Amino acid sequence: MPELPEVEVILNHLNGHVLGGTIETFTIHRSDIVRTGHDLISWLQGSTITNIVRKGKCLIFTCQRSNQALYLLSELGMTGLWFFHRTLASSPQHLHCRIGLSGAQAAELHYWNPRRFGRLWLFALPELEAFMQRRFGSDALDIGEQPFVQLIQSCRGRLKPFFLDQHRLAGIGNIYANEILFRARVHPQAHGYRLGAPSCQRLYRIMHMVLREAIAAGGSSIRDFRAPDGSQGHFQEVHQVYQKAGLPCSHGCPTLIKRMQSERSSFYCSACQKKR
DNA sequence: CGTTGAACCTGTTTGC
DNA sequence: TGCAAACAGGTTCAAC
Repeated sequence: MPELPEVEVILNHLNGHVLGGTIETFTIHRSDIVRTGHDLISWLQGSTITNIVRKGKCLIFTCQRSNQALYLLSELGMTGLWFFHRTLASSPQHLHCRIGLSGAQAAELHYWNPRRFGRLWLFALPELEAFMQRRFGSDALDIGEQPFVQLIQSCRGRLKPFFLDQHRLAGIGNIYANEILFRARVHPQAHGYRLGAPSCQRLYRIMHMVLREAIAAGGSSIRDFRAPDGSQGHFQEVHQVYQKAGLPCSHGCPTLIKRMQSERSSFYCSACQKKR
């Protein structure tokens, strides 16, 4: 679910409402929602959230107490969200964690996740760094044009799986991979190493444009994405291919958008998107 | 190395 | 109407 733009939208809300707050209580309603660091929960209570960052689709809270810090990492998976009030969640039985706060605009923060593909992790710095290094490549918004071009040209497989692989480029998921490839007019099964530098640069510019526009629109509320205050995103209103199978291609050609079952449902225009 | 499919979960939509 | 199958924003692992 939440891909880079949605997580960035969540981050913006958290920065305005929980940054600087002190964790008074940290309550887990389902113990398996915390993957590692159960023994750190008591330390966390009384610590202050001094920084929140996004890396790929993850959020990392720095929790500080005197001059020591621990890190709370949230993975949202397909259906995870953070809410400022429990009443904003559509199903109360899937509220798995509650953080009671003081000294911040929000008095509480709830982790909601029906399918539980995402988890929470509590780390000291070395474990956090090892985790990040093991799991993530460069963030899709941070990477520069030259490193991106090199990454694409070193990709021997198809571009769709490349964009979904967080180890190579972190943040893009199925919605944005489809939208970026369509707008760049590159076929999901095109091979990265066969693209010339101009195509790679175009892909880079379009990737950043799509991600920035999606963030500005509040993300894509396809199913149940909501920001922490319950507000919806609007980028789904300008999706051009995702879930548009059978509809005319929006580039103005007479072709209908196709859907390919493999590689997590690829939506594309067989006329506009070329394999090379 | 790249690709495919299954597994982990619950809820909603689709089709017979 | 009712039930079963298919499908959904993600990630990991095994097998080929």
